[in-house]
Amino acid sequence: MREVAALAGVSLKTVSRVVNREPNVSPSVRERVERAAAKLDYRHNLAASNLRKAHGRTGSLGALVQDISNSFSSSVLRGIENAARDRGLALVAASLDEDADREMSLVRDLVTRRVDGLIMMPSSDRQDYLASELRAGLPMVFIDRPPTGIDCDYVVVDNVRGGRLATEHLLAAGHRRIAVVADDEHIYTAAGRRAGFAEAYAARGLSPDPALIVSGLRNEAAGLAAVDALLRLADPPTAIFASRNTLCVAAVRALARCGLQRSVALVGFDDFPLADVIEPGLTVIGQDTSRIAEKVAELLFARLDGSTARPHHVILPPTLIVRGSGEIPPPASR
Amino acid sequence: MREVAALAGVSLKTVSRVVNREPNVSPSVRERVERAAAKLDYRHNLAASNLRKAHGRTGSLGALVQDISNSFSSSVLRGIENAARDRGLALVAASLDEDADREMSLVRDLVTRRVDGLIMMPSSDRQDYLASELRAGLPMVFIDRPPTGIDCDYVVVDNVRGGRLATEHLLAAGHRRIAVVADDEHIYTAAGRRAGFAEAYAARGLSPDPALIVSGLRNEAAGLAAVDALLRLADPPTAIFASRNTLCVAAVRALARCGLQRSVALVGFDDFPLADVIEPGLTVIGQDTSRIAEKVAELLFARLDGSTARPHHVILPPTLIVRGSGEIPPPASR
DNA sequence: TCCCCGTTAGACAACGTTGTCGCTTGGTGT
DNA sequence: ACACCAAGCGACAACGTTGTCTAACGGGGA
Repeated sequence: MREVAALAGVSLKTVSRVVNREPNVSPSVRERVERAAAKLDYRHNLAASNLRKAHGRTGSLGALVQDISNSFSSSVLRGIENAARDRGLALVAASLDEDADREMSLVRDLVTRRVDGLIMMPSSDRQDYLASELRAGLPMVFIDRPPTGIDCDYVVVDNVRGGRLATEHLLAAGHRRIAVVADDEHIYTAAGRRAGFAEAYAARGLSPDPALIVSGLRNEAAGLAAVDALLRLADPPTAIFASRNTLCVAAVRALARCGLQRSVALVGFDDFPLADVIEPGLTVIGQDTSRIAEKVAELLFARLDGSTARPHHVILPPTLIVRGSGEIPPPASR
Repeated sequence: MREVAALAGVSLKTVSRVVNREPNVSPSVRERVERAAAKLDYRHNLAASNLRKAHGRTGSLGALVQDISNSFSSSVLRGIENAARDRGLALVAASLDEDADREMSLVRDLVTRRVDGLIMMPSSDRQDYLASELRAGLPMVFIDRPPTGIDCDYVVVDNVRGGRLATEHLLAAGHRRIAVVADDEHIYTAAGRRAGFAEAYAARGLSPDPALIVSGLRNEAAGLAAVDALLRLADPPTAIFASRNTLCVAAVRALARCGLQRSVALVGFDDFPLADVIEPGLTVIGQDTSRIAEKVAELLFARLDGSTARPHHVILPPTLIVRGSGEIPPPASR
């Protein structure tokens, strides 16, 4: 900037005025400065600019999702990107992979980078460590799982209701031996979906067979093994509720491997691309990712605009998407 | 920092020393400073720090992909994230959506933010506008499509070979009426794949029916309509080569809608999750996204470390992944 | 006792900007 | 001819840090 000023024969401040399109610069000076800037390949430095003026605002948002390459994460991320773009905010994105340490170190890094707001699908059990940032006024919205240990905005889906919806759907079709394949029970979403499953049984005065409930499945491979084992039981399940997208894929694979994809009913949680083209089409409990992203952006932007209202807790309803796999009847009624 | 210094009864510089773990600070002073920092919720400001010391380095990378929510984009992005994390670099990510204006404005923004390096799947026809950044030493690696108008590092897949591979596979099975559904011909990848298609025909001394070649398909809906129309021809294709992942999905949907998924062969370009579980399994030309990301990171990091070697052009071989849909024979030979 | 030296800490300027204020210029009204 | 005013531009300090240089201190050797 100093060099541009020298070349244009003006002061630093005048270059700044031109760069920021401030008024009170004569057209001739403006043009001289612009020519000098072009000749010298001058590029405005946003970091320095923000340091001086925006009282520390950087025009960037931190977004911590479970896994950028997972379709749920990346859909939500994309929705947030769209909203952020309308506001001229850049997105610093990273994956957490259910790793609490990674969450803490990434948050620390983002805070140090002075992101204007934080969006996170948490991995850790408690987020007390964020209390000071919250007090300091860092806008913060949680997705998919509510915070524990602090109170801040969040947007989640009604997992209990989703689990109940899935289970009721299968019970209504006559299934009585419904298996559940789920992630670690200490994960909020997994616990909720499982609770919904139990509720649905209870509502009919029935009780599920505990032997058919498998949790602690951290990845697709574990899910595959679990479903395989279930299908080999002496009295195997007639239906499966897969409580997360990768586990649902695992179930699809396991069923196909045994040639049972048309005999055992399957309902998944989380919709994903191609769920409608596999055969039979996958019946799932869908989460509206674009609505989630929209809500998250709405809450975050309100905070950015200075809202100090008490935290909003948005709980979106999941929907049952019927496509075929969930409508396979139990053998007895065939 | 000033407040921390005051509370600890030391100078600014000493706080800086403690924060940066510099030597020559007595344990007692160190502890006093740390306590003061904790009490005041002090957070180091990376932007200011970098402004002063790193000669402008921000410890961040810009990554512009076609669409964060697309499986190809997000897989590559995830690979780059992993590599960036090992180096302590943050990733600023955004989607281009085949929009040249958006590309230019996002690049401008990233430059202004002083990212240390730029990774991009370009949308524009020419990237001359980046010449000055390149001269200025901004490390830059292109993915998926090589740059035009400038010469810099890039990592692409051999699209011609991929197109030929797909087509040869179908020709070898006896198909002679192979349709192509493709994106705009001016897109590098689309053109290459189409050229590979033509090459395969030529190698056998055959020539394709131009009526079966449809390009300019920008999205899934367009692909769906195109495949529908192809199937309704008086003399319809016996096989389809879908030259991009969303078009392949479109083809799958269109075929399923007509109940032809087991009669018309299909080979896609780009692998994606679930391609193996649909029926019949999708035969595709696969790109190794993690290898792409690895290579990109390798090239970019070499530049970050000061390499001024002339640009590397990495062309990775695609592979044919046989799963069933591409092995459906033409009606005549059945 | 004195001097030297290593350790520890502070003063000051600088990184690339912009907010504030003040100065010069030239035109307007009387 | 004079006061007055707005437009146009520059000097200076500040944003939150850190590199450089220097000063104070205390301990050990002669």
